[in-house]
Amino acid sequence: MENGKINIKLPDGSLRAFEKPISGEDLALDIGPGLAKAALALRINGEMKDLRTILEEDTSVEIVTAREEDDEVLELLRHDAAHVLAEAVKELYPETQVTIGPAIADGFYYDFAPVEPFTPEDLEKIEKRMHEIVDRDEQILREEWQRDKAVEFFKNIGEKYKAQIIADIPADQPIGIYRQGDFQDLCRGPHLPSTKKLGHAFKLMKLAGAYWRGDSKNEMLQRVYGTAWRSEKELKAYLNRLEEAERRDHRKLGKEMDLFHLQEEAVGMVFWHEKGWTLYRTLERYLRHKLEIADYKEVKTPQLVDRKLWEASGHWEKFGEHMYTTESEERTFALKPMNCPCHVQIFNQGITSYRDLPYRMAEFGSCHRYEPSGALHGIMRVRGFTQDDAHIFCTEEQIMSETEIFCALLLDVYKDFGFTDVKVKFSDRPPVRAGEDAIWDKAEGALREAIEATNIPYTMNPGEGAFYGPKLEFVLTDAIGRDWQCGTLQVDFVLPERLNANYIGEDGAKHRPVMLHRAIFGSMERFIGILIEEYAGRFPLWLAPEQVVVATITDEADNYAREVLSVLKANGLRASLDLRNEKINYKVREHSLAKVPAMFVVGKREAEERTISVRRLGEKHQKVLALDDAMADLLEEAKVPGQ
RNA sequence: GCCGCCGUAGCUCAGGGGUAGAGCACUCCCUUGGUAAGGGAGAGGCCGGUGGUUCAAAUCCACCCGGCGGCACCA
Repeated sequence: MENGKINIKLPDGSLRAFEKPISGEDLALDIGPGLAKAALALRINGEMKDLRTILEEDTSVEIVTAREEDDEVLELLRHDAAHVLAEAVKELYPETQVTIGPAIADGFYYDFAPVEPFTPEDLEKIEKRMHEIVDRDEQILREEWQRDKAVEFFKNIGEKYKAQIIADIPADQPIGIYRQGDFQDLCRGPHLPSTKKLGHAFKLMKLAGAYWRGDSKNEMLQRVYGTAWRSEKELKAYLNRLEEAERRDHRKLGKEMDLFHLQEEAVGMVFWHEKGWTLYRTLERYLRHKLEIADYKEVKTPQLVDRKLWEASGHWEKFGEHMYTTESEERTFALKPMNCPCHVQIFNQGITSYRDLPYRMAEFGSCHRYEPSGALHGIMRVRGFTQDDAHIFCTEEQIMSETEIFCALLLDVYKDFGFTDVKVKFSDRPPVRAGEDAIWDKAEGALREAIEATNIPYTMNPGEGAFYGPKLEFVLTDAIGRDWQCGTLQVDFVLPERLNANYIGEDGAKHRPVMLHRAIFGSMERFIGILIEEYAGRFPLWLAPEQVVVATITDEADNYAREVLSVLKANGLRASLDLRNEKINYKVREHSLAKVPAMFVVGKREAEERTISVRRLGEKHQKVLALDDAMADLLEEAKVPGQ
């Protein structure tokens, strides 16, 4: 390397030499004025940096522009949007304290401690000011401060929260401070070179409360959510996506399709209507069949159980506040919030030999939990629900193979509903837990080894395990992008100990079984909610509560229609008759809106020829088929997966 | 549970101190029409609940209940 020279390698492989040092800005300018104008940041050896970064050594550099599809660019824009938001708030409401403002999926937020809470009208004002700040084209400059100086500075300008955040950083670490206009914020960066580069493809979305440092013991801050994109077009597409998601909302569709309802007199409990219950039973029947094949034994346990059992299991101590109780015969009973202690009771009644293990005990267990009011959400998070629960009693040696068998079963089931990219999270020991650390080491080790053996990709979810053991969570996403834990597998060495479960081993001695708690749907209610949103109410034929409507064009076809209906029913299809004195247009519209997958339209012609005009949901045209053929097609399609 | 917003007919929503409104659905009548709304008439309300202010409250205020969006929680 020559003295005073620096070689920069560009993504196309070309090398450029400069007098050193050179800033990224000048590098971009040297390549071309167009690029310099579009430049947002640098990627030095693959790492995102400020555009103004001074290059001192030979390296490879990429100029990052908004044209890039990479998510990193979006993160950069969104992070800047958060800073512009904070600047706008400080200008409009100088007494407001700022805290943190990260980029998140689809947007960003910033948490403020305002003197007066913001109103929706304030949000409009703030957004308007943000656009002005962008137009001002303020330079965004990075400085490095010494920590104590930074703490002092933010204390002096009345930013207590900021000072606290900085005070928690080690003293010897330099503090990155970004300055734009009169606003400065602690930040690791990188950031855009100026506010103008943010562009105008952003929008403030909603106000919400959020606890300082995510702890409900702390004061509540006010969070402003926004979204930001590379272009107006992307922003519009996102807003359209949200509207589309709203149309899929299971609460809306549940009402429209007459599946279920919720009401004040039974908060968090579902009133299943005939159609919703038909769907429910279809799912239950499907899963029961799968479980039978997988050698599960189905049981049923009591709803009301003496608190003594919950005390013994440890649930009373941890969740007593969230259990519904009732008094009778001078005893306190709890509506069961889960099934495991009851299953151990059955185990203890006589499953005594190692020859019985693994023993897979299943129950569609109706459970009640007094969930915090703010947690309730449609039928996804309720107070009365049914788990497709099972407990596998096994030996330590069997954990691995049982985990593999279960994961295969779960993925097989999920595949039948089109869920192929399931998020898997590994949640390890929580801060408050039952059982010795040695047991946790064993349980976590066994589960980790088992999940590794399945080759299913997973992410760590530290500290989020159940109080009695680590768990795998199988997470599905609803229409709005919210994650819901559905399937789960939990390794438990604690409960068998507490409830004194034993079996006699090959050696003739007493041993403690391990319990694997597992569910595939998680809760019937939640899974149905997810399915409604996944299919936008247009269920595949095998799931649709109403599979076929036979609709007449004229009452001259009534008798034939009745005959068709009886054939459909005789073949086990869920069908109904529409003989109303309405035009066929009207009937087609109504049953289409009700999302009935198939309509058998019959008029005079069909009655004479013994045919069916088949109209499928979502299709403009219909097919005229012989009754037998129409029936055969439908029966083929209505087959339950795996049966 | 916490912060903010909301609650009017079965549903979707307008109104906003002085006799409660629309569309759809519902009931009845006419219409027998060939693939996404044929026409007419009728019925339907403790304006979430309780208290207060007022000559007068669906409307303003307070509290409660419920819903929505987040946060916290999720055995």
